[in-house]
Amino acid sequence: QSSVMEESSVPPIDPDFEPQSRPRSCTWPLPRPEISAVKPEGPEGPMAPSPPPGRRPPTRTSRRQAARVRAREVEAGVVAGVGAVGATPRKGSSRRNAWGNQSYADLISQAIENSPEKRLTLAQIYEWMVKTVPYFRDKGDTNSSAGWKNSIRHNLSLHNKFLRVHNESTGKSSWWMLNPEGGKTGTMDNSSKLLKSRMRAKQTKNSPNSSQQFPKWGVNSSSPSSRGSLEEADMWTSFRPRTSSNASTVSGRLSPIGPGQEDEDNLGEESLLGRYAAGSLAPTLTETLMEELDLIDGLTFPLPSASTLLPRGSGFTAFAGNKAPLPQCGPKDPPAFSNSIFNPHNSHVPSSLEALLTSDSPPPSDVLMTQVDPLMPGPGGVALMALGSKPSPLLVGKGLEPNKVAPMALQAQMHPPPPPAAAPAAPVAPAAPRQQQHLSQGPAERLPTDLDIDMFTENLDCDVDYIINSDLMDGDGIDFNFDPVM
DNA sequence: TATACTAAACAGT
DNA sequence: ACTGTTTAGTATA
Repeated sequence: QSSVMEESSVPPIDPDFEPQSRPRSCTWPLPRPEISAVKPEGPEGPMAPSPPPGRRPPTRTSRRQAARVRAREVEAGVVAGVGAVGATPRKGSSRRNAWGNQSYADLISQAIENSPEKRLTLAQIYEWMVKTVPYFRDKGDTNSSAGWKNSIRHNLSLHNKFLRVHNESTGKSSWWMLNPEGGKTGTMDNSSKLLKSRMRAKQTKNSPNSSQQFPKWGVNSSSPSSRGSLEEADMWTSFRPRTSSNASTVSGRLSPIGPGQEDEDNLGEESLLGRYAAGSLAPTLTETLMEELDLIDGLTFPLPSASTLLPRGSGFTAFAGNKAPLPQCGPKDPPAFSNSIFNPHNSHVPSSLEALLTSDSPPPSDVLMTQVDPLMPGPGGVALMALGSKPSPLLVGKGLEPNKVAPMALQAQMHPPPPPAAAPAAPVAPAAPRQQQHLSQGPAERLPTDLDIDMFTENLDCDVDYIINSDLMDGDGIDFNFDPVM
């Protein structure tokens, strides 16, 4: 049950609150003067459920229009004199909607912001509406709620500002969060839609199943609600690229949709979005990487959510506020993403990471950083090199706790050459019995992520050896600079 | 024209 | 039945 709401002990909303004017740093429960001055109009408010007989009645317009008119009338009558002051009276001084000037999106945002964890399930949002917004108070029952609930769902899906995060702990509906990036344009542009649908197509292909494939990325487990600090484990996200912002959009392919996604989409999007790194990899390698990418997709997300959950002040939000493409855009946006992380010019990153790492929500960071590596720019070879050397210092330098922070990839990197004994030639987990990904259960592709990376480095070793033994011996001035991390 | 509300078709759980 | 995603018609600023 939506315990979140109860615990939030957030006072009911001010029907007149004005989201638009709300400073980013402000917390939702804005001071609300007179709350119920707005008497919820009768059940037959603006949204009066007019007789909905047929499916798509010839003229639904008239109906709706009528309702809308009624709404305005009601508003005028009921609200007049009250909320007028509320906030940004759109135009006249009457409310735009029966409940005030807020749009559904505003209300939803407010609901989410108000929640302790900055995330709510659909049902919780409904609940919040009914509890908080006078107008909906008496519209909680199934009969009278169909309309506005439909609108809520519609808004959640439509706006970029809302992110859907898979919620495995409850096994129920997804979490809805606010897009740290703000959702810029608000609604999806064409490209976003395209990606989105593509992702959906993908999503339906492989059931996003698999519990705890991602060892908890504890989202600031201060949450009193549902997930204690224990169940966060099975949390993974499925982002939809609703951002329509430049890079984000493109990159925006957020939805990891769980393990074992097809690469098809990746490739497709790639061509669609334009080239990037992987394109230069050898076919086979590309495929492998692409699968990794899919996993990464799922892993990169936590960041944004973490940022959302972190105190506004924490440097982390810099990510959101900053132009830097959000992690959520992640996977599909390796270049940009990588840059935002490693680019020395991006002053936000270090502090952000620091903030993140020192916060309660570590997992995201490790995942983020390590997993991203393979996506590093450039030709496969270079990228691999990077994987083997560069990132490590960074990670280690940050004082990450292997056990806690880097369950997967990081570990793989920190214990590079798994004892031969432990790592047979076959794709068998090298050591720690970590949760393994159920990639596309395909016989050939069920490689655990970490293992993949292990193998990656192994392969790398081989290559190096080979190079040293052959090419290098030819003395052509090849310059290898490996960081002495190991 | 951009936003927003409403309705509804559909698909997946 | 509930969730989510889309499409479409309409209204309003």
